[in-house]
Order: sequence, then C-alpha cells, then structure tokens
Amino acid sequence: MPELPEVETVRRGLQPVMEGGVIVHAEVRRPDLRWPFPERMAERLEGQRVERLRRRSKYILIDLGSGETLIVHLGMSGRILVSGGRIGHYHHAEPMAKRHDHVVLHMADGATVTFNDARRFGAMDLTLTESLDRHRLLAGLGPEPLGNEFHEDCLLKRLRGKKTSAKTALLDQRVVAGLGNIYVCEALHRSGISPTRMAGRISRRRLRDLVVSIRQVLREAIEAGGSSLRDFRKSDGEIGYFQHSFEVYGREGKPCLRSGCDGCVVRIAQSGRSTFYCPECQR
DNA sequence: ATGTGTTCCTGTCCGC
DNA sequence: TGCGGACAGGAACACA
Repeated sequence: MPELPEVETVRRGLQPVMEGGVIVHAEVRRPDLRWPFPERMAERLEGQRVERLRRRSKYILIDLGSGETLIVHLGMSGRILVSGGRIGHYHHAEPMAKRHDHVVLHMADGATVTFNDARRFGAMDLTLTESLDRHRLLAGLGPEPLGNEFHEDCLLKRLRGKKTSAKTALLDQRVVAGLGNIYVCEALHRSGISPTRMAGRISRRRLRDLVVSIRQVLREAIEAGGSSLRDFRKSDGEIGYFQHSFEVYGREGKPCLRSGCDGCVVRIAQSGRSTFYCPECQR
C-alpha cells in the first residue's frame, strides 16, 4: 500500500481529472470495503461538483459541492485508474471492468475514475466537510510530517516516556501521520537511529536529524512520483506508478549504502512487521 | 494509559 | 506444474 508519497502522487494525478468537474454517475459494485459504504453513497455522489482534492495523512479528501467530503483510504492494495476524458495524458480507451474494481465514478467530461482494491483493506466514507476533523478516522491523527507543526520539539513531546521501539512508534499514526513500513525504515537509516531503540530514549540532537530525514525521504519520493512496489505496478491509466530504489527496505543481506559503512542490511520482525536496517551504522 | 498480538482479504513468490 | 506456507505498503480492535 501506498504510504504518504504514493497517496500524494495519486491525489496530484486525480486533481486534473476531478477538480472542478461533475460526477454524473457513480457505480458502487459491492456493499463494502473494510467497512460498509455510507448510506446511499452513489446517490450522494451523483450530480456533485468536485470542489477540491486534498490529502490528510494517507487519506484522499474529495470535497463536494453538497458540503460533504468523500474520504478515501487505499489500504494495502488500493489503486486508482483513470480513463477517458479530455485530458490527453489520461486518454485511454474505455477499459474492461477488472476484478476488484469496486467503485467507478463517471465524470461529466467522459473521464472515469476506478477504485480497485484486491485486499479490501481500503475504506470510503462520506461526511460533512465542516466537521471533517472530528471524523473518527481523522480525529486522532498526529501532525503532517511535511507541515510546519512537525519539528523536533513536537516529536520529543510525542515520544517522551514511550517504551516501545522507535520503529513501532513512528508507525503509530498518532505520533506522526503518513509514514508506513518503508519510509520509517528509510528515515531511521538515514538518521542513523536503530529501529530497536526505545522511542523515549532518542536524544534531542538525533530527533532533529530524524525530522530532517523523514522530510527528505518523503519529499524525494513525492518528487519521484511516489515509489511503488508490487501493488503499484504500471498499467493503463493507473496513477502512482514508479520504480524506486530504497537504501534498506527489501535489501536484506546486501551491503549498507551509507558511505564509509561496511555493514550489511538485516531484516528483523517488530510487532509482526519486517524491519530492515544496518546494525553497523544505526544505533 | 500503554503496549502487543490478531484480524480483515487476495495475490504472489519461493521451496519442495 | 501443483501445493503449502510465508509474506505484502494498514490500522482498528481486543486484550494484558
């Protein structure tokens, strides 16, 4: 699944297709993803003008003329395909409906936006735009890692007293919102912090480096068009496709890429998920 | 309150 | 090739 950079890439790709346009028809092909779709979702989408596409953490927020916002989360395997419409770049022929195409939005200009999610860990909900912040999925989220509120003191405060590992703490969306398994590994490697270090025991100085590393890693990935692995493969009209190379993620047994370090990358499990790091230069 | 393990679902890959 | 098991980018939830 997409982490913050991939979601941002999808948002940017979707913007010219949807923003300012009108949803003339919504096909909802099953009753749920992770949770049931909201009541009468199709009817509430149909005829609505799309005012704005925003992102909060890994959520895409689609503001509608009705004063409601469609919240979209791609989960682990969610993807969005675009076809038709007047925008040259996305001009594909009408594709055949594929397995796991769960929701299809038809725009007034002929473009279609298809939400495909094999594992169905994704989610959609509709809620009033004015109370969006209080929505159960968004209310508890920590700061945006690329925003101004995210800095050294903020992290210090949020990690203070935490007995869990640095890795696990950074995956917690209440600490900072938008990081996932890949970019946590990458940011920790860049800042030379061991993923196993107790989160509450990272010095202020190293937290400063960590903040910088997180921002760099995310910015670079967004610039590169959002990195992607198996679930974000290139296909007709799919947004978010990109091949990225990581310094530690997926590189078990390979040499550490930090200049001057002669260690090699190991893989361990932390709270049931793979962590990749270099025990030589991450302390 | 905080930390950890389980769970949802399908697809892919790797070893036998 | 077929089959079983491990694993996959998330995160809510139940429980100690």
